[in-house]
Amino acid sequence: MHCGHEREHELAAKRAAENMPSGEQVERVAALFKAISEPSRLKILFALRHGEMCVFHIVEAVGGAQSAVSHQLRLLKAAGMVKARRDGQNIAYSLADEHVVAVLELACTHLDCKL
Amino acid sequence: MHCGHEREHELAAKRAAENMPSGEQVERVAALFKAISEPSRLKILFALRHGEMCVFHIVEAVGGAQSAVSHQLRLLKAAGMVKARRDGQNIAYSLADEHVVAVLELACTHLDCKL
DNA sequence: TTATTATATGAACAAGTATTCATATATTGA
DNA sequence: TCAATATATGAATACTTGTTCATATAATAA
Repeated sequence: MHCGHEREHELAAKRAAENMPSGEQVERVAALFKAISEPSRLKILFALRHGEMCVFHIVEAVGGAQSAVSHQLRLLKAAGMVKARRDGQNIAYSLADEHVVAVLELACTHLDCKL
Repeated sequence: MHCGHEREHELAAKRAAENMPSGEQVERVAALFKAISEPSRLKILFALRHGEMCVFHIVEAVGGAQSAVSHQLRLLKAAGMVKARRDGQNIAYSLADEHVVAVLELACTHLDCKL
């Protein structure tokens, strides 16, 4: 017997194994969080809370090289966190939907810090 | 003039720069998401939704080597996602608080998949 | 068309991270 | 105390990822 809580833990383990999301689903969730787990990308999201911006202004708001910001925007877009819209010479980025803000706020609540 | 939406974007950029969280705060949020951005760690969290479990049963629920699971548990604990409680020979892990489940559910909603 | 501006992208390198293996610590039972 | 079991941890390796540099694409202005 591996532990004193044989019954409850084993039951939980059984339920957990049965209800474990598929590998593909787990990876999709992981990819989503990975997209928002890097400081430079997070800064971009924090910035976009204040409204749509083109790359030039994002660079201005978050600092760093244009190339780096562009790469990060590509990843954020691939992860479905931001959407892009061409506007003449510029490309305007904005948050994909309200979930993005919600998850950021939830994280800040968890950390007990105000956004 | 870098873009046709000079006024709005510049205003947004200004507000964004002014309200940008400190580097330390951004890194704390990033660290939190990083903790839950790896499939193996996510599986552990998904498993623990079904109740407290000792390491043995977590290994049973998520698969993989005991050593690997133990390392992941250490990271999850350091990130404040799970808490540990010694119980005799075993150590029982459980989710740190309700925010953990909330953020997982929010992610699944965003991805339009049921948990 | 050519020059200029805005943005994207490929390749290379550096930094970070997950896993494995071997071993250490801690608790319990004999 | 000694053996057995549960869990943790250090080191090494392999893999992933962020940034930079140079360059490419796309739109506009001249």
